[in-house]
Amino acid sequence: MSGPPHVRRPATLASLAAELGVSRTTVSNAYNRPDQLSAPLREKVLEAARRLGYPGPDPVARSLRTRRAGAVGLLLTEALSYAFRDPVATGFLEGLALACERAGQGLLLVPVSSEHADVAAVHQAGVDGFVVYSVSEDDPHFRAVLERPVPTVVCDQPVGVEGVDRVSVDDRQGMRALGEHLVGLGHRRIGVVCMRLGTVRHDGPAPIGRQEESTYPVQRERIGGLRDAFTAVGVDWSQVPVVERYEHSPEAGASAAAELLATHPEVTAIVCTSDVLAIGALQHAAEADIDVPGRLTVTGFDGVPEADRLGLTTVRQPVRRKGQVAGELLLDRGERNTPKQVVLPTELVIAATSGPAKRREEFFSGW
Amino acid sequence: MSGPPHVRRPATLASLAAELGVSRTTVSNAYNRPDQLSAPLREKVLEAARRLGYPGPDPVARSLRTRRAGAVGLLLTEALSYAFRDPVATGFLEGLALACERAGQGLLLVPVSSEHADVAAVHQAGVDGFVVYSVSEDDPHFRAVLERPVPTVVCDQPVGVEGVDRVSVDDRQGMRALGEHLVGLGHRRIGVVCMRLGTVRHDGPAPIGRQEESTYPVQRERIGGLRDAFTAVGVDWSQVPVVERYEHSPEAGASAAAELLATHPEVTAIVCTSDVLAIGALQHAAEADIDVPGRLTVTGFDGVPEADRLGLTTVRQPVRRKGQVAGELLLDRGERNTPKQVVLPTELVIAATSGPAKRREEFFSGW
DNA sequence: CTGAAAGCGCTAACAC
DNA sequence: GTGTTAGCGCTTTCAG
Repeated sequence: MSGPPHVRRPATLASLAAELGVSRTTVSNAYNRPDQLSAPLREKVLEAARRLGYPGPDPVARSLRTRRAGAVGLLLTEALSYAFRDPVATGFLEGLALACERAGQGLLLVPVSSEHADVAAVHQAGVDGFVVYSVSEDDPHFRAVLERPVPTVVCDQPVGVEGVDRVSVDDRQGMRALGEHLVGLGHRRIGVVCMRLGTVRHDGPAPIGRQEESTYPVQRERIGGLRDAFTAVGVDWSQVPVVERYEHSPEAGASAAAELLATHPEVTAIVCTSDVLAIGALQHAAEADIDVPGRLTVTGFDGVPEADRLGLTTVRQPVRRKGQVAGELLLDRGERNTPKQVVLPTELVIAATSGPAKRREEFFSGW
Repeated sequence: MSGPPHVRRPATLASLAAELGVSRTTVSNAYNRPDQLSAPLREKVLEAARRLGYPGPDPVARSLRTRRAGAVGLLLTEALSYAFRDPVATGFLEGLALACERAGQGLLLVPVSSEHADVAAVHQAGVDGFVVYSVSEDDPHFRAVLERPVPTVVCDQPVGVEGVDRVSVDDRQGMRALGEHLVGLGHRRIGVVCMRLGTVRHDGPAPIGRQEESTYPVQRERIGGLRDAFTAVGVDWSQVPVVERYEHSPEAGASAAAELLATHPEVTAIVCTSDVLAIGALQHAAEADIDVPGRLTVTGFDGVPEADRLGLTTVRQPVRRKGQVAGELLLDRGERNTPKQVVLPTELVIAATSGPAKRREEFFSGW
């Protein structure tokens, strides 16, 4: 939108007041405090407004005066094209939007292209608070958000920023439960497919050191939980192949699964750190004519709708609730000034893609 | 956070200027017109700002002054919970968000609960324009949008509102092409699963009159296109069963397919007016152990990613592009004052769920 | 390159 | 119930 934005503003509160021969307060009250003036007068004002094409008090001017924008800002650093394609992100958005809607607040998507460090957009946003969705700690946009004198709540990432609220799930515990399920089935030779472990592109095997040093807490914890479960039964984690993908898409999951099976044909289960990747792994299995779960077990994490439809064994996290809680944390804060941390529970969903590898149990009963 | 969250604004442009003993103009220029003052002075200002915790010019005050909000409002009437769950809507959003991002504009989701006719939110939105996504013509929120003195662009619906831009696809033509494909395969006894045809809840058969009078242009046109194709080969459309569902979800699609097959076991193809419904129909077929496409052909519309993965025969519409065009229409309008209509093309995608029913061809060759 | 002046359109005390 | 008085924090001619 170039040039003069609103070509001509038909009328202002002041001009309306002049036209009617009443004070500006009266007109303002007609809109904002109907109980402060007689019904007939109010009707007269509104009628005149209609007649003159006055669209009601200018929202920006009102915001300036009342010191509230009536909107919360959402900072998504990852390219938008990704955010809207990722079912976990859209679930989160849904919950957040719901919370905003209930509170009558708008939700402003702050335009940040991860390329230009165009922090200006953050400064430009007329909002009463920010929700930050899974952003890296040293992101300049995030920095800019912290500078703004408004409350902020973080989802998942970054962790440990002092003074801000945070909502997350217990990724480690969730994945540990899944790991225990696999252990129980008798799986010992497993492979892992995970997403981005560092900021620079890397596709391929991720040795144990890389896993531990990942700057992505969510991935780190999910892998860690799995490791907990398998280490507990004597599996040497350094021998467990982990394949990393920079992109987070079914295609990436499929190619990672293919890579994993090519280099480690002995694995009986592929554990993916997300459903999106697992969906790809399943697709690969179908194409390669590998029986799931007969020959191969495939699992995910998140519990997205499509995973449900496919009968994927996974760990469900309450994504929508996460968004809602984030919104509530921001909107319902009283005069609280101590930051709050909310950790939501996960739920193991055992469905159709995990099975076999029972030999281990026979082994056990032979003890 | 670097200090008490919602504490009063630490400093203002004026206080900073006073502190430094320069004029407000100078401080303002330091932020907005770096070329209007010496580099060292600018640095001095910025440094002082850092020191005093001045987060830069207040966005709302600036907006009031410059008469531009730096954001586009999005009106989605359907409950948000739906909008973010529907892959078509999220695709649209993705494109729109992308266009906004490129233009450095925010995207404000206007909080409208379809229940309360709480038009206030529309008046409250500090935006330079609105995008309206598939909303009914008499929606009060939409009315409110039109009252605002800012440009508006509509996607799909409502049609024929004078003075506003609109972007859509040729639904009729797309569906006709699909219909012709089915006709070519030899299908003559088909059934249709469609979504909401009216504003009041209705689940069940939709007779021909209801189809024609639907207030949802998209549904009307899609059914119409199919009708064109089948009428052309002599099928009596009044005999074609159409099952309507109020909800738009795979579950609804599954139940509609079940209903259709129960009442009309003779159909050889189920044409769904959206992929989401078709996904449900496929699921039903799988559960009922009906061979697709051996015994039954199932088709969709939209070309969403999951449909792709399932090998669904469908009509692809460029959803993302639609959103992008909507954004560009709003953002790139020069001094144009004649409304623009953009109709995007669709593409028939013949995949794995359409087939058999060839007998008809043999019949034909016997002519 | 800098400063003074003039509002953008509105709301909120507080008096009448 | 209604009007008067002050700004909210900033940008922007237009002189110096």
